Amino acid sequence: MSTRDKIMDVALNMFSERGYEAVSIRDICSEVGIKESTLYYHFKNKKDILDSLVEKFRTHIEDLLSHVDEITENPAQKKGKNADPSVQMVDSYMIDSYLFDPFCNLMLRLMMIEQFHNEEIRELYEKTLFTDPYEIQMNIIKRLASAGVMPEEDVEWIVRETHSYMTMLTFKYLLNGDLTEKRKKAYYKEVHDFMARRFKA
Amino acid sequence: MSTRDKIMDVALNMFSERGYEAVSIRDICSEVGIKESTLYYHFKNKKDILDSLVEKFRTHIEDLLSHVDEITENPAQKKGKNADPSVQMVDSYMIDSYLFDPFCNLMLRLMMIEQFHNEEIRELYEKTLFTDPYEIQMNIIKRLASAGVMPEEDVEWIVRETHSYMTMLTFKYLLNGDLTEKRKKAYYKEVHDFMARRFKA
Amino acid sequence: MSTRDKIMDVALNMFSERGYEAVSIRDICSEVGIKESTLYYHFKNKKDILDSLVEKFRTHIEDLLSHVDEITENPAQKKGKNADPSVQMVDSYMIDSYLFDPFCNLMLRLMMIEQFHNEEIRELYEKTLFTDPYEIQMNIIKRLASAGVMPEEDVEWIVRETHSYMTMLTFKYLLNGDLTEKRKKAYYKEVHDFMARRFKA
Amino acid sequence: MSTRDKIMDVALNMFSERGYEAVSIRDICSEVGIKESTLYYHFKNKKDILDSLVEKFRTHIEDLLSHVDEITENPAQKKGKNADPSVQMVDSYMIDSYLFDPFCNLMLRLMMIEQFHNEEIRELYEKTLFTDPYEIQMNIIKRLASAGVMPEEDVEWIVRETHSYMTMLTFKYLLNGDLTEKRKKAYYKEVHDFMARRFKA
DNA sequence: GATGAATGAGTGTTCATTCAT
DNA sequence: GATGAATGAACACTCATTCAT
Repeated sequence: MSTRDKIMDVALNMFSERGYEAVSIRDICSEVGIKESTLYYHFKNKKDILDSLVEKFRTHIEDLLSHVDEITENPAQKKGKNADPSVQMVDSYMIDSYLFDPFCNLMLRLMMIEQFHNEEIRELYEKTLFTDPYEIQMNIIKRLASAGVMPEEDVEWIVRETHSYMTMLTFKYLLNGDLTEKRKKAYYKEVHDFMARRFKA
Repeated sequence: MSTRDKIMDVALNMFSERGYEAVSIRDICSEVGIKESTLYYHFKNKKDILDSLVEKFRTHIEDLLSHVDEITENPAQKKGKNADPSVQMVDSYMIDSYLFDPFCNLMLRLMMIEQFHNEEIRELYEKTLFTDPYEIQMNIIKRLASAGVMPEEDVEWIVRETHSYMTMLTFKYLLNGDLTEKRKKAYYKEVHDFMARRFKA
Repeated sequence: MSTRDKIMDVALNMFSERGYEAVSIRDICSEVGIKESTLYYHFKNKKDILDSLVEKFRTHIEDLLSHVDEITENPAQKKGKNADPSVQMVDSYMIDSYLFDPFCNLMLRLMMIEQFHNEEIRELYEKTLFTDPYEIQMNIIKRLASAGVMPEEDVEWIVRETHSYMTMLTFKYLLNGDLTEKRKKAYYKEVHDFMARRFKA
Repeated sequence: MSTRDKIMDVALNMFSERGYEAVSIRDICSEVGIKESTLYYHFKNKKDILDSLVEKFRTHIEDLLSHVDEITENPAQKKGKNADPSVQMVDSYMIDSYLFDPFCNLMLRLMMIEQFHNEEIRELYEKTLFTDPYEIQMNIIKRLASAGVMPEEDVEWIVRETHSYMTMLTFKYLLNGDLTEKRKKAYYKEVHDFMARRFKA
């Protein structure tokens, strides 16, 4: 990993735990193993590290968002397991590549902390945790409905319920304390219980 | 308001926006209108301000929790409007005296920020936002069920759905950006839409 | 002397020798014998020290300028030595209380250094070394002329010659290297030689 | 222009405005358009830039000083306009090739700033602005006197007056703020007024 | 109850310089 | 000739805290 990448990695870990302001350049550098002056060769100032992280996250989620379409397109054509709405729903959350992904998870924590005094981050936070997921679910369920797998009239409330349940679980298990295997498993279990009840019954 | 109270008030406002570490004694004192040395007459050190806030919050919610029982006891005996399960549910959330209450709302924000590196606060955060509300709902709905207002077998999932919906709304509207009248209204609307659908239909 | 005054004193000595930018807060504090943080109790930042010096100088020269009038008023009424135009001219320069005065002399040096990149200081520098002295001489010589001690028609050129000579001497002896007794004496001698030739012959 | 020359040029411009210490290698390099490490290919260290500038200036004024003799030799043999003492005096100051010359003017400013804490520069400053010009005038006027254009007995005071007037004008117009066309013109006018009065009347 | 004055440790950042490429 | 990457020392300034008054 390049020095620049190492700095961003260490900075994100620290920022997401203690907040941007509470982490000092000295903290980052001593963890990375460089002198403070070296950091300023790679970043113009402390804010630039944060901005670079946000920028990287933006690019990253744009990538993910373009992938989610591939997953959820043409549900009717899919055979077997994938046709199962509950499986599609779970897949659409990209749990492993998004919520469990260390970079994304830490960015969510960082945004959770910083959103209260940084409007740019607040908007990204709202979009990432509320707006985008809701929209994605809406698309999927509409497709499932038009494919006849689901009754058309319930679409809105199904989306709302699913979205609220998944959101609550994210805050409860994935954005609360360290992201341990235990918490991941508890999250997974609750997701599957919910999906089983909601889409199979 | 006493100087001590003013300090706690100002500190909470600042801590909940920028985080404990990012706020300096200077910031607090210049806002309160006292010299830094004066603060140390009222508080042992910076940490003591935070601890006092947490302590005040603990006492405050214990108070609220004891009240909630009065609200939710003996639903069957109540007449008219209060017997409506949806009204009882909404009441039980103590929206005005808890989620909308400036002190409580700011404390929730502060805990949201600090929970990632302070286990004591994390536990209080989890209890306050996830464990306690779930339990309260469970009690209420069980009472409603045993009073025959609701079928016994659905109790668990009704609680889960309600709790997840209310939790999501709290994060989306009340712990996101400033607590404006606009956000409060949007929150209220969504709460009533949900209750209407869930308990009246 | 108060800590604040000591800081200003030391700062002026250093600024006037090495220039504002080249002097560090550390330099000043170690000479004064205080910690850097203490300096910031007395001054809001480094620039504030410079501004305070400039302000003090402004007040100081306004004081001096009001005194010069007393010296030069009503030359005709004065008897004996003071009626001698050359003595009046020399007096009017307030050599001991201005050019030789440590505070003023160091301020002139400081302004000489800083004028090239600080328009506020440049204006004060121009006023102090060129505009004001010229005007003062003009007033005195006009009074001497109207008192009949001097022919009216030569007034302008007498002022110009005197002013240019005195200015040159100031730069040559008083704003060049350390202000040693040797340089002061050389300056004095040249002043008196000039006055003797100009006003006695 | 070679990179080395560009560096010296930029450095002189910056040094003469803000002082040697206040200008950073970074400042110079970013203006020149090279990386800091590149500068060290051309100069041993920061001090070396200053030394090179001083050395270049020394060579330059030696050149000028040898030229001045050609201008002022054998005044009696010259015919027409050049025989006019006032014209010779003005010429001898080499206004365009020295005082108005960008390199020399900026070097004088730099020396004015640095002389207070650098004895080598102080000596050069004194020689350049006081000693040499006085000597040159003395030579010229002595020649004019021995050629019978001027009475022998006044020589010393004519030189002193001329030198002081020209010196004062230099500080007032050419070493004060930016060297604008306006200031150049004001300087020129005053020079000619003085010469007209001193040597033509 | 409150403050003026001080401090040691720490903040983010810039400095001139080096050296392998 | 020029650069990318690094560094130790210094920079101006802020931190939480103390203590005599």
